[in-house]
Amino acid sequence: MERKVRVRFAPSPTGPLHIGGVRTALYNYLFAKKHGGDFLLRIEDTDQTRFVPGAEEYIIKAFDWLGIKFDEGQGIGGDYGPYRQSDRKEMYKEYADKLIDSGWAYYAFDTPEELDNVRKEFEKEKKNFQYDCNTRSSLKNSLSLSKEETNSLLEKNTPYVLRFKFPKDTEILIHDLIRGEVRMNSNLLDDKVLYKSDGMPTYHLANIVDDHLMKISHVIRGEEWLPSCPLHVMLYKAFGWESTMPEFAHLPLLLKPEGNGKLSKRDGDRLGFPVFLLEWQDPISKETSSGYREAGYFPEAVINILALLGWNSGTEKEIFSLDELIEIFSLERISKSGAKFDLEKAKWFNHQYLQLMPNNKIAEQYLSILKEKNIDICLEHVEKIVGLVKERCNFVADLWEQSSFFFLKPESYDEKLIKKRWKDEVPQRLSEIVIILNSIEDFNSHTAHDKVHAFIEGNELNMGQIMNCLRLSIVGEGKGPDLFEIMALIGKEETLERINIAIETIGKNE
RNA sequence: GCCCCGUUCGUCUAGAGGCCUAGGACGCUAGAUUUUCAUUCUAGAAACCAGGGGUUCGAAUCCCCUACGGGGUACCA
Repeated sequence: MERKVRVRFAPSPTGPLHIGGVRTALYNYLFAKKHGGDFLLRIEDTDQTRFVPGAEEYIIKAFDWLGIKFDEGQGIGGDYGPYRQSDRKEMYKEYADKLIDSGWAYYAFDTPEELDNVRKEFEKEKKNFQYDCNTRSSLKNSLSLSKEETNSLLEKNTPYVLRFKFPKDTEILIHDLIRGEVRMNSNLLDDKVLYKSDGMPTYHLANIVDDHLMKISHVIRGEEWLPSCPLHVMLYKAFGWESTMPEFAHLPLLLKPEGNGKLSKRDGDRLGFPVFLLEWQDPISKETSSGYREAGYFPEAVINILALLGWNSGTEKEIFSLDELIEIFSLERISKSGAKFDLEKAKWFNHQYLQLMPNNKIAEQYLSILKEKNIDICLEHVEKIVGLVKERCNFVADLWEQSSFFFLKPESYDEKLIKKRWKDEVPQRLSEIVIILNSIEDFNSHTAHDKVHAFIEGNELNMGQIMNCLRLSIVGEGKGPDLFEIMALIGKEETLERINIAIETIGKNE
Protein backbone atom coordinates (compact mmCIF):
# COMPACT_ATOMS: atom_id res chain seq x y z
CA MET A 1 0.00 0.00 0.00
CA GLU A 2 1.80 3.08 -1.26
CA ARG A 3 0.40 6.14 0.31
CA LYS A 4 1.19 9.73 -0.30
CA VAL A 5 3.78 11.12 2.07
CA ARG A 6 2.25 13.80 4.23
CA VAL A 7 4.11 15.13 7.24
CA ARG A 8 3.41 17.92 9.59
CA PHE A 9 5.29 20.33 11.77
CA ALA A 10 3.14 21.01 14.79
CA PRO A 11 4.50 23.64 17.16
CA SER A 12 2.61 25.07 20.06
CA PRO A 13 2.52 28.85 19.98
CA THR A 14 4.06 29.33 23.40
CA GLY A 15 6.86 31.56 22.18
CA PRO A 16 9.47 31.71 19.45
CA LEU A 17 10.76 28.55 17.84
CA HIS A 18 14.15 27.43 18.94
CA ILE A 19 16.61 25.77 16.59
CA GLY A 20 15.75 22.30 17.84
CA GLY A 21 12.20 22.82 16.65
CA VAL A 22 13.47 24.31 13.43
CA ARG A 23 15.60 21.25 12.84
CA THR A 24 12.59 19.00 13.40
CA ALA A 25 10.68 21.06 10.85
CA LEU A 26 13.59 20.89 8.43
CA TYR A 27 13.83 17.11 8.63
CA ASN A 28 10.09 16.85 8.06
CA TYR A 29 10.40 19.16 5.10
CA LEU A 30 13.34 17.31 3.57
CA PHE A 31 11.58 13.99 4.01
CA ALA A 32 8.38 15.27 2.42
CA LYS A 33 10.11 16.85 -0.56
CA LYS A 34 12.35 13.87 -1.06
CA HIS A 35 9.27 11.73 -1.49
CA GLY A 36 7.20 14.21 -3.41
CA GLY A 37 4.90 14.65 -0.45
CA ASP A 38 3.21 17.44 1.46
CA PHE A 39 4.54 19.40 4.39
CA LEU A 40 1.99 21.02 6.65
CA LEU A 41 1.94 23.46 9.48
CA ARG A 42 -0.47 22.79 12.30
CA ILE A 43 -0.71 24.98 15.36
CA GLU A 44 -1.14 22.97 18.54
CA ASP A 45 -2.68 25.41 20.95
CA THR A 46 -4.77 23.11 23.09
CA ASP A 47 -3.27 24.60 26.21
CA GLN A 48 -4.93 27.96 26.32
CA THR A 49 -3.12 28.99 29.46
CA ARG A 50 0.18 28.99 27.65
CA PHE A 51 -0.86 31.12 24.73
CA VAL A 52 1.71 33.75 23.84
CA PRO A 53 0.57 36.57 21.57
CA GLY A 54 2.59 36.89 18.41
CA ALA A 55 4.09 33.44 18.60
CA GLU A 56 2.11 32.02 15.71
CA GLU A 57 2.98 34.95 13.46
CA TYR A 58 6.60 34.63 14.53
CA ILE A 59 6.70 30.97 13.54
CA ILE A 60 5.35 31.70 10.09
CA LYS A 61 7.73 34.61 9.61
CA ALA A 62 10.68 32.52 10.76
CA PHE A 63 10.13 29.83 8.15
CA ASP A 64 9.54 32.47 5.58
CA TRP A 65 12.99 33.83 6.27
CA LEU A 66 14.54 30.38 6.25
CA GLY A 67 13.07 29.67 2.86
CA ILE A 68 11.15 26.59 3.86
CA LYS A 69 7.68 26.55 2.44
CA PHE A 70 4.66 24.75 3.77
CA ASP A 71 2.31 23.20 1.24
CA GLU A 72 -0.62 23.42 3.53
CA GLY A 73 -1.59 24.63 6.97
CA GLN A 74 -2.22 27.58 9.21
CA GLY A 75 -1.79 30.79 7.30
CA ILE A 76 -1.50 28.88 4.02
CA GLY A 77 -4.77 27.04 3.64
CA GLY A 78 -5.60 23.59 2.34
CA ASP A 79 -8.28 20.94 2.18
CA TYR A 80 -7.92 19.62 5.69
CA GLY A 81 -8.39 22.77 7.74
CA PRO A 82 -8.77 24.39 10.05
CA TYR A 83 -5.13 23.97 10.98
CA ARG A 84 -5.24 25.56 14.38
CA GLN A 85 -6.40 23.14 17.04
CA SER A 86 -8.35 25.70 18.99
CA ASP A 87 -10.41 26.18 15.82
CA ARG A 88 -11.07 22.47 15.72
CA LYS A 89 -12.25 22.33 19.29
CA GLU A 90 -15.77 21.08 18.48
CA MET A 91 -14.71 18.01 16.58
CA TYR A 92 -12.58 16.53 19.31
CA LYS A 93 -15.55 16.03 21.65
CA GLU A 94 -17.13 13.69 19.15
CA TYR A 95 -14.04 11.50 19.06
CA ALA A 96 -13.66 11.57 22.80
CA ASP A 97 -17.23 10.34 23.14
CA LYS A 98 -16.50 7.50 20.75
CA LEU A 99 -13.81 6.32 23.10
CA ILE A 100 -16.24 6.47 26.02
CA ASP A 101 -18.76 4.44 24.07
CA SER A 102 -16.25 1.81 23.11
CA GLY A 103 -14.89 1.59 26.63
CA TRP A 104 -11.41 2.86 25.80
CA ALA A 105 -11.85 5.95 27.92
CA TYR A 106 -13.59 6.83 31.13
CA TYR A 107 -14.76 9.85 33.09
CA ALA A 108 -12.57 10.95 35.98
CA PHE A 109 -13.95 13.40 38.52
CA ASP A 110 -10.92 13.81 40.74
CA THR A 111 -10.05 17.45 41.12
CA PRO A 112 -6.45 18.59 40.68
CA GLU A 113 -6.33 19.22 44.44
CA GLU A 114 -7.50 15.70 45.23
CA LEU A 115 -4.89 14.24 42.94
CA ASP A 116 -2.25 16.40 44.52
CA ASN A 117 -3.16 15.05 47.90
CA VAL A 118 -3.02 11.47 46.70
CA ARG A 119 0.41 12.17 45.26
CA LYS A 120 1.57 13.53 48.58
CA GLU A 121 0.22 10.48 50.40
CA PHE A 122 2.20 8.25 48.09
CA GLU A 123 5.32 10.31 48.55
CA LYS A 124 5.11 9.88 52.30
CA GLU A 125 5.48 6.18 51.77
CA LYS A 126 8.22 6.79 49.21
CA LYS A 127 6.01 5.50 46.50
CA ASN A 128 5.19 7.06 43.21
CA PHE A 129 1.61 7.79 42.31
CA GLN A 130 0.35 7.08 38.86
CA TYR A 131 -3.22 7.13 37.63
CA ASP A 132 -3.21 3.67 36.11
CA CYS A 133 -4.69 0.19 36.11
CA ASN A 134 -3.56 -0.34 39.69
CA THR A 135 -4.89 2.86 41.19
CA ARG A 136 -7.92 3.83 39.13
CA SER A 137 -10.32 1.60 41.08
CA SER A 138 -9.67 3.60 44.23
CA LEU A 139 -10.16 6.98 42.58
CA LYS A 140 -13.24 8.90 41.59
CA ASN A 141 -14.14 7.83 38.09
CA SER A 142 -16.75 6.08 36.02
CA LEU A 143 -14.97 2.77 36.50
CA SER A 144 -14.99 2.86 40.28
CA LEU A 145 -18.37 4.57 40.62
CA SER A 146 -21.69 3.00 39.81
CA LYS A 147 -23.54 3.98 36.68
CA GLU A 148 -26.05 5.92 38.72
CA GLU A 149 -23.37 7.83 40.61
CA THR A 150 -21.58 8.68 37.41
CA ASN A 151 -24.72 9.86 35.70
CA SER A 152 -25.74 11.96 38.61
CA LEU A 153 -22.33 13.63 38.72
CA LEU A 154 -22.56 14.32 35.00
CA GLU A 155 -26.05 15.71 35.35
CA LYS A 156 -24.86 18.06 38.03
CA ASN A 157 -22.24 19.32 35.60
CA THR A 158 -19.41 18.17 37.80
CA PRO A 159 -16.13 19.01 36.08
CA TYR A 160 -14.49 15.93 34.66
CA VAL A 161 -11.70 14.79 32.41
CA LEU A 162 -11.59 11.83 30.11
CA ARG A 163 -8.79 9.38 30.67
CA PHE A 164 -7.52 6.62 28.47
CA LYS A 165 -8.07 3.18 29.91
CA PHE A 166 -4.86 1.29 29.35
CA PRO A 167 -5.53 -2.44 29.15
CA LYS A 168 -3.63 -4.64 31.57
CA ASP A 169 -0.71 -6.88 30.65
CA THR A 170 -0.34 -5.69 27.12
CA GLU A 171 2.94 -5.26 25.40
CA ILE A 172 2.97 -2.33 23.04
CA LEU A 173 5.39 -2.47 20.15
CA ILE A 174 6.55 0.64 18.41
CA HIS A 175 8.36 0.52 15.10
CA ASP A 176 10.52 3.57 15.11
CA LEU A 177 12.19 4.43 11.83
CA ILE A 178 15.28 5.65 13.64
CA ARG A 179 15.45 3.43 16.70
CA GLY A 180 13.98 0.19 15.52
CA GLU A 181 11.61 -1.72 17.77
CA VAL A 182 10.73 -0.27 21.15
CA ARG A 183 8.58 -2.26 23.55
CA MET A 184 6.66 -1.09 26.56
CA ASN A 185 4.36 -2.80 28.98
CA SER A 186 0.94 -1.27 29.49
CA ASN A 187 0.99 -1.93 33.24
CA LEU A 188 3.67 0.72 33.62
CA LEU A 189 1.84 3.33 31.59
CA ASP A 190 -0.54 5.83 33.14
CA ASP A 191 -4.08 6.61 32.09
CA LYS A 192 -3.35 9.87 30.36
CA VAL A 193 -5.91 12.63 30.26
CA LEU A 194 -7.33 12.89 26.76
CA TYR A 195 -9.90 15.55 27.28
CA LYS A 196 -9.60 18.34 29.79
CA SER A 197 -12.24 19.86 32.00
CA ASP A 198 -12.03 23.10 30.05
CA GLY A 199 -13.49 21.36 27.02
CA MET A 200 -10.19 21.11 25.15
CA PRO A 201 -8.44 17.90 24.21
CA THR A 202 -4.88 17.29 25.32
CA TYR A 203 -2.08 16.98 22.82
CA HIS A 204 -2.45 13.21 22.87
CA LEU A 205 -6.02 13.11 21.64
CA ALA A 206 -5.78 16.10 19.34
CA ASN A 207 -2.67 14.97 17.54
CA ILE A 208 -4.05 11.51 16.83
CA VAL A 209 -7.39 12.82 15.59
CA ASP A 210 -5.73 15.49 13.46
CA ASP A 211 -3.04 13.27 12.05
CA HIS A 212 -5.71 10.81 11.06
CA LEU A 213 -8.04 13.38 9.57
CA MET A 214 -5.18 15.15 7.79
CA LYS A 215 -3.93 11.85 6.40
CA ILE A 216 -0.49 12.18 7.93
CA SER A 217 1.76 9.34 6.78
CA HIS A 218 4.83 9.91 8.94
CA VAL A 219 5.23 11.49 12.34
CA ILE A 220 8.73 12.87 12.68
CA ARG A 221 9.19 14.54 16.03
CA GLY A 222 11.55 14.95 18.96
CA GLU A 223 12.61 12.11 21.19
CA GLU A 224 10.72 13.62 24.11
CA TRP A 225 7.61 12.09 22.56
CA LEU A 226 8.86 8.55 22.58
CA PRO A 227 7.55 7.73 26.07
CA SER A 228 4.03 8.73 25.12
CA CYS A 229 4.14 6.99 21.77
CA PRO A 230 2.61 3.77 23.16
CA LEU A 231 -0.44 5.78 24.11
CA HIS A 232 -0.62 7.15 20.61
CA VAL A 233 -0.32 3.71 19.09
CA MET A 234 -3.06 2.46 21.40
CA LEU A 235 -5.29 5.34 20.41
CA TYR A 236 -5.03 4.40 16.76
CA LYS A 237 -6.04 0.93 17.77
CA ALA A 238 -8.93 2.20 19.92
CA PHE A 239 -10.26 4.27 17.06
CA GLY A 240 -9.84 1.41 14.65
CA TRP A 241 -7.38 3.37 12.55
CA GLU A 242 -4.49 0.95 12.76
CA SER A 243 -4.32 0.35 9.04
CA THR A 244 -3.61 4.01 8.33
CA MET A 245 -1.54 4.73 11.40
CA PRO A 246 1.44 6.91 10.48
CA GLU A 247 4.97 5.64 10.84
CA PHE A 248 6.99 7.12 13.65
CA ALA A 249 10.48 8.55 13.75
CA HIS A 250 11.81 10.05 16.96
CA LEU A 251 14.66 12.47 16.47
CA PRO A 252 17.58 12.85 18.87
CA LEU A 253 17.47 16.06 20.85
CA LEU A 254 19.61 19.16 20.52
CA LEU A 255 21.52 19.52 23.76
CA LYS A 256 22.90 22.52 25.60
CA PRO A 257 26.63 22.96 24.87
CA GLU A 258 27.48 22.85 28.54
CA GLY A 259 26.50 19.23 28.48
CA ASN A 260 23.30 18.80 30.36
CA GLY A 261 19.74 19.02 29.26
CA LYS A 262 17.94 19.62 26.04
CA LEU A 263 17.96 23.01 24.48
CA SER A 264 14.99 25.07 25.49
CA LYS A 265 13.32 28.33 24.69
CA ARG A 266 14.29 29.68 28.02
CA ASP A 267 17.97 29.40 27.12
CA GLY A 268 17.57 32.59 25.10
CA ASP A 269 20.94 34.26 24.75
CA ARG A 270 22.53 32.75 27.80
CA LEU A 271 24.48 30.14 25.84
CA GLY A 272 26.51 32.57 23.77
CA PHE A 273 24.76 31.79 20.51
CA PRO A 274 21.29 32.55 19.24
CA VAL A 275 18.66 29.97 20.04
CA PHE A 276 16.02 31.54 17.85
CA LEU A 277 15.86 32.14 14.11
CA LEU A 278 14.63 35.69 14.41
CA GLU A 279 15.03 38.19 17.17
CA TRP A 280 12.24 37.87 19.67
CA GLN A 281 10.87 40.21 22.25
CA ASP A 282 8.90 38.64 25.03
CA PRO A 283 5.49 40.35 25.10
CA ILE A 284 5.37 40.37 28.88
CA SER A 285 8.91 40.77 30.18
CA LYS A 286 9.93 42.81 27.11
CA GLU A 287 13.19 40.93 27.19
CA THR A 288 14.70 40.47 23.74
CA SER A 289 16.64 37.48 22.51
CA SER A 290 18.84 37.56 19.46
CA GLY A 291 18.18 35.65 16.29
CA TYR A 292 20.28 34.06 13.58
CA ARG A 293 19.03 36.56 11.06
CA GLU A 294 20.12 39.51 13.16
CA ALA A 295 23.43 37.85 14.00
CA GLY A 296 24.21 37.85 10.29
CA TYR A 297 23.71 34.22 9.37
CA PHE A 298 22.44 33.40 5.93
CA PRO A 299 19.31 31.25 5.87
CA GLU A 300 21.06 28.76 3.57
CA ALA A 301 23.86 28.42 6.11
CA VAL A 302 21.45 27.89 8.98
CA ILE A 303 19.72 25.14 7.04
CA ASN A 304 23.07 23.52 6.32
CA ILE A 305 24.19 23.75 9.95
CA LEU A 306 20.97 22.30 11.27
CA ALA A 307 20.83 19.55 8.67
CA LEU A 308 24.21 18.26 9.78
CA LEU A 309 23.37 18.36 13.47
CA GLY A 310 22.12 14.82 13.81
CA TRP A 311 22.23 13.70 10.22
CA ASN A 312 24.98 13.14 7.69
CA SER A 313 25.12 12.11 4.09
CA GLY A 314 27.62 9.33 4.55
CA THR A 315 30.04 11.17 2.28
CA GLU A 316 32.65 13.75 3.17
CA LYS A 317 30.67 16.55 1.64
CA GLU A 318 29.49 19.12 4.13
CA ILE A 319 28.16 22.03 2.14
CA PHE A 320 24.71 21.31 0.79
CA SER A 321 22.11 23.46 -0.85
CA LEU A 322 18.50 22.84 0.11
CA ASP A 323 17.92 21.00 -3.17
CA GLU A 324 20.93 18.79 -2.59
CA LEU A 325 19.69 17.99 0.89
CA ILE A 326 16.29 17.01 -0.45
CA GLU A 327 18.02 14.77 -2.95
CA ILE A 328 20.05 12.75 -0.45
CA PHE A 329 18.18 13.06 2.83
CA SER A 330 17.05 9.88 4.51
CA LEU A 331 15.74 9.04 7.96
CA GLU A 332 18.08 6.05 8.17
CA ARG A 333 21.08 8.34 8.31
CA ILE A 334 19.85 10.25 11.33
CA SER A 335 21.94 9.49 14.38
CA LYS A 336 20.41 8.25 17.59
CA SER A 337 22.23 10.37 20.13
CA GLY A 338 21.74 14.01 21.00
CA ALA A 339 23.96 16.69 19.48
CA LYS A 340 25.46 19.85 20.87
CA PHE A 341 25.58 23.02 18.87
CA ASP A 342 29.09 24.13 17.88
CA LEU A 343 29.36 27.89 17.50
CA GLU A 344 32.76 27.80 15.80
CA LYS A 345 31.61 25.41 13.16
CA ALA A 346 28.46 27.43 12.65
CA LYS A 347 30.62 30.46 11.85
CA TRP A 348 32.69 28.39 9.47
CA PHE A 349 29.56 27.36 7.62
CA ASN A 350 28.52 30.97 7.27
CA HIS A 351 32.02 31.78 6.03
CA GLN A 352 31.64 29.17 3.33
CA TYR A 353 28.33 30.63 2.22
CA LEU A 354 29.76 34.13 2.20
CA GLN A 355 32.51 32.97 -0.17
CA LEU A 356 29.94 31.32 -2.41
CA MET A 357 27.78 34.41 -2.62
CA PRO A 358 28.29 36.73 -5.62
CA ASN A 359 30.13 39.95 -4.73
CA ASN A 360 27.35 42.22 -5.91
CA LYS A 361 24.88 40.50 -3.59
CA ILE A 362 27.21 40.95 -0.65
CA ALA A 363 27.92 44.52 -1.69
CA GLU A 364 24.21 45.30 -1.63
CA GLN A 365 24.00 44.21 1.97
CA TYR A 366 27.22 45.94 2.90
CA LEU A 367 26.02 49.13 1.30
CA SER A 368 23.25 49.48 3.85
CA ILE A 369 25.75 49.12 6.69
CA LEU A 370 27.91 51.80 5.06
CA LYS A 371 24.93 54.08 4.73
CA GLU A 372 24.35 53.84 8.45
CA LYS A 373 27.92 55.02 8.88
CA ASN A 374 27.23 57.94 6.58
CA ILE A 375 29.50 56.67 3.89
CA ASP A 376 28.16 57.51 0.49
CA ILE A 377 29.63 55.32 -2.17
CA CYS A 378 28.54 53.49 -5.29
CA LEU A 379 27.74 49.79 -5.46
CA GLU A 380 30.37 49.09 -8.10
CA HIS A 381 33.15 50.35 -5.90
CA VAL A 382 31.90 48.41 -2.87
CA GLU A 383 31.74 45.31 -5.01
CA LYS A 384 35.45 45.55 -5.73
CA ILE A 385 36.27 46.04 -2.08
CA VAL A 386 34.11 43.06 -1.15
CA GLY A 387 36.01 40.96 -3.64
CA LEU A 388 39.27 41.83 -1.93
CA VAL A 389 38.28 41.21 1.67
CA LYS A 390 35.37 38.79 1.87
CA GLU A 391 37.58 35.77 2.39
CA ARG A 392 38.58 37.25 5.73
CA CYS A 393 34.99 37.46 6.92
CA ASN A 394 32.38 35.16 8.39
CA PHE A 395 29.56 37.67 8.24
CA VAL A 396 28.66 40.67 6.14
CA ALA A 397 29.08 42.80 9.23
CA ASP A 398 32.73 41.68 9.49
CA LEU A 399 33.43 43.52 6.26
CA TRP A 400 33.65 46.81 8.09
CA GLU A 401 36.44 45.64 10.34
CA GLN A 402 38.31 44.40 7.28
CA SER A 403 37.73 47.31 4.97
CA SER A 404 37.00 50.50 6.91
CA PHE A 405 40.35 51.89 5.78
CA PHE A 406 39.06 52.02 2.22
CA PHE A 407 36.68 54.73 3.33
CA LEU A 408 38.47 56.43 6.19
CA LYS A 409 41.98 57.77 6.61
CA PRO A 410 43.91 56.26 9.50
CA GLU A 411 43.18 58.08 12.73
CA SER A 412 46.15 56.56 14.48
CA TYR A 413 49.06 54.31 13.65
CA ASP A 414 49.90 50.96 15.17
CA GLU A 415 52.53 51.67 17.84
CA LYS A 416 54.18 48.29 17.67
CA LEU A 417 54.61 48.53 13.94
CA ILE A 418 56.11 51.99 14.24
CA LYS A 419 58.65 50.73 16.72
CA LYS A 420 59.56 47.79 14.59
CA ARG A 421 59.55 49.31 11.13
CA TRP A 422 59.59 53.12 11.17
CA LYS A 423 63.32 53.71 11.00
CA ASP A 424 64.90 57.12 10.66
CA GLU A 425 65.39 56.94 6.91
CA VAL A 426 61.79 55.93 6.24
CA PRO A 427 60.20 59.41 5.92
CA GLN A 428 62.78 60.37 3.32
CA ARG A 429 62.18 57.19 1.34
CA LEU A 430 58.43 57.61 1.47
CA SER A 431 58.75 61.16 0.21
CA GLU A 432 60.61 59.81 -2.77
CA ILE A 433 57.87 57.26 -3.33
CA VAL A 434 55.27 60.01 -3.23
CA ILE A 435 57.06 61.74 -6.09
CA ILE A 436 57.29 58.52 -8.06
CA LEU A 437 53.64 57.62 -7.55
CA ASN A 438 52.62 61.13 -8.41
CA SER A 439 54.35 60.82 -11.74
CA ILE A 440 52.18 57.91 -12.79
CA GLU A 441 49.67 58.95 -15.41
CA ASP A 442 47.66 55.77 -15.52
CA PHE A 443 47.44 55.01 -11.81
CA ASN A 444 46.37 51.44 -11.08
CA SER A 445 47.54 48.51 -9.00
CA HIS A 446 49.93 47.28 -11.68
CA THR A 447 51.59 50.57 -12.48
CA ALA A 448 51.90 51.44 -8.82
CA HIS A 449 53.32 48.01 -8.08
CA ASP A 450 55.90 48.25 -10.86
CA LYS A 451 57.06 51.73 -9.94
CA VAL A 452 57.42 51.03 -6.24
CA HIS A 453 59.19 47.75 -6.84
CA ALA A 454 61.55 49.37 -9.30
CA PHE A 455 62.31 52.04 -6.72
CA ILE A 456 63.02 49.52 -3.99
CA GLU A 457 65.22 47.39 -6.19
CA GLY A 458 66.94 50.35 -7.77
CA ASN A 459 67.99 51.66 -4.36
CA GLU A 460 68.77 48.21 -3.01
CA LEU A 461 66.33 48.73 -0.20
CA ASN A 462 64.69 46.20 2.05
CA MET A 463 61.33 45.24 0.59
CA GLY A 464 59.68 44.49 3.93
CA GLN A 465 60.85 47.74 5.41
CA ILE A 466 59.35 49.94 2.73
CA MET A 467 56.20 47.95 2.11
CA ASN A 468 55.31 47.74 5.77
CA CYS A 469 55.75 51.44 6.29
CA LEU A 470 53.79 52.21 3.19
CA ARG A 471 51.00 50.00 4.51
CA LEU A 472 51.17 51.65 7.89
CA SER A 473 50.78 55.03 6.22
CA ILE A 474 47.79 54.02 4.17
CA VAL A 475 45.98 51.56 6.44
CA GLY A 476 47.18 52.61 9.88
CA GLU A 477 48.08 49.08 10.84
CA GLY A 478 49.55 45.92 9.47
CA LYS A 479 46.54 44.34 7.94
CA GLY A 480 44.55 44.19 4.77
CA PRO A 481 44.76 42.80 1.24
CA ASP A 482 47.34 43.63 -1.39
CA LEU A 483 48.49 47.20 -0.79
CA PHE A 484 48.56 48.17 -4.44
CA GLU A 485 44.97 47.04 -4.82
CA ILE A 486 44.08 49.28 -1.91
CA MET A 487 45.95 52.18 -3.47
CA ALA A 488 44.17 51.68 -6.77
CA LEU A 489 40.76 51.64 -5.13
CA ILE A 490 41.22 54.69 -2.94
CA GLY A 491 42.88 56.49 -5.86
CA LYS A 492 46.11 58.31 -6.46
CA GLU A 493 45.20 61.50 -4.72
CA GLU A 494 44.03 59.82 -1.54
CA THR A 495 47.05 57.53 -1.56
CA LEU A 496 49.50 60.39 -1.75
CA GLU A 497 47.62 62.36 0.85
CA ARG A 498 47.71 59.50 3.31
CA ILE A 499 51.43 58.94 2.82
CA ASN A 500 52.14 62.63 3.32
CA ILE A 501 50.07 62.75 6.48
CA ALA A 502 51.95 59.75 7.82
CA ILE A 503 55.31 61.31 7.07
CA GLU A 504 54.27 64.43 8.94
CA THR A 505 52.66 62.64 11.85
CA ILE A 506 54.53 59.48 12.73
CA GLY A 507 57.34 60.01 15.17
CA LYS A 508 56.71 63.76 15.44
CA ASN A 509 54.31 63.91 18.36
CA GLU A 510 56.46 62.41 21.04
C1' G B 1 12.16 6.01 42.44
C1' C B 2 10.07 3.83 37.96
C1' C B 3 9.92 3.49 32.43
C1' C B 4 12.27 4.56 27.72
C1' C B 5 16.39 6.13 24.59
C1' G B 6 21.47 6.74 24.02
C1' U B 7 27.30 6.36 24.74
C1' U B 8 33.54 6.60 18.64
C1' C B 9 38.95 12.65 19.01
C1' G B 10 37.07 19.08 22.91
C1' U B 11 32.59 19.42 19.21
C1' C B 12 29.69 17.35 14.78
C1' U B 13 30.38 12.69 12.88
C1' A B 14 32.22 8.05 9.30
C1' G B 15 32.11 3.10 10.66
C1' A B 16 26.42 -1.86 9.75
C1' G B 17 32.25 -8.85 12.14
C1' G B 18 37.98 -9.00 9.05
C1' C B 19 39.27 -2.96 4.30
C1' C B 20 40.37 0.19 11.45
C1' U B 21 47.92 0.60 13.24
C1' A B 22 39.55 3.95 13.67
C1' G B 23 38.49 8.15 8.46
C1' G B 24 36.59 13.36 7.67
C1' A B 25 35.08 18.35 9.31
C1' C B 26 35.28 22.50 12.96
C1' G B 27 38.59 24.14 16.55
C1' C B 28 43.85 23.80 18.18
C1' U B 29 49.46 23.60 17.10
C1' A B 30 53.53 23.96 13.61
C1' G B 31 55.51 24.87 8.80
C1' A B 32 55.01 26.93 3.75
C1' U B 33 53.32 31.08 0.73
C1' U B 34 52.73 36.57 1.17
C1' U B 35 54.65 43.52 1.45
C1' U B 36 51.34 42.94 6.61
C1' C B 37 47.10 40.62 8.87
C1' A B 38 43.83 37.14 7.32
C1' U B 39 42.87 33.52 3.70
C1' U B 40 44.96 29.31 1.39
C1' C B 41 48.11 24.95 1.40
C1' U B 42 50.84 21.12 4.01
C1' A B 43 51.82 18.60 8.39
C1' G B 44 50.71 17.37 13.53
C1' A B 45 48.53 16.57 18.25
C1' A B 46 43.78 14.75 19.49
C1' A B 47 39.10 8.81 20.55
C1' C B 48 43.09 2.29 24.43
C1' C B 49 35.71 3.10 20.12
C1' A B 50 32.26 4.53 28.45
C1' G B 51 33.87 0.01 31.61
C1' G B 52 33.49 -5.26 32.32
C1' G B 53 31.99 -9.90 30.69
C1' G B 54 30.58 -13.14 26.76
C1' U B 55 29.64 -15.06 21.26
C1' U B 56 33.33 -15.75 17.25
C1' C B 57 39.24 -18.00 14.13
C1' G B 58 38.33 -12.57 14.41
C1' A B 59 34.18 -7.13 17.50
C1' A B 60 33.93 -0.06 17.53
C1' U B 61 30.47 -3.27 14.98
C1' C B 62 26.31 -9.05 17.87
C1' C B 63 24.51 -10.40 23.25
C1' C B 64 24.50 -9.42 28.68
C1' C B 65 25.72 -6.50 33.00
C1' U B 66 27.42 -1.95 35.14
C1' A B 67 28.40 3.19 34.85
C1' C B 68 27.36 7.70 32.82
C1' G B 69 24.31 11.10 29.80
C1' G B 70 19.49 12.33 28.04
C1' G B 71 14.13 12.01 27.81
C1' G B 72 9.45 10.89 30.18
C1' U B 73 6.77 10.39 34.56
C1' A B 74 1.06 17.27 34.52
C1' C B 75 -6.38 18.59 33.29
C1' C B 76 2.11 21.26 29.08
C1' A B 77 3.17 20.48 24.40
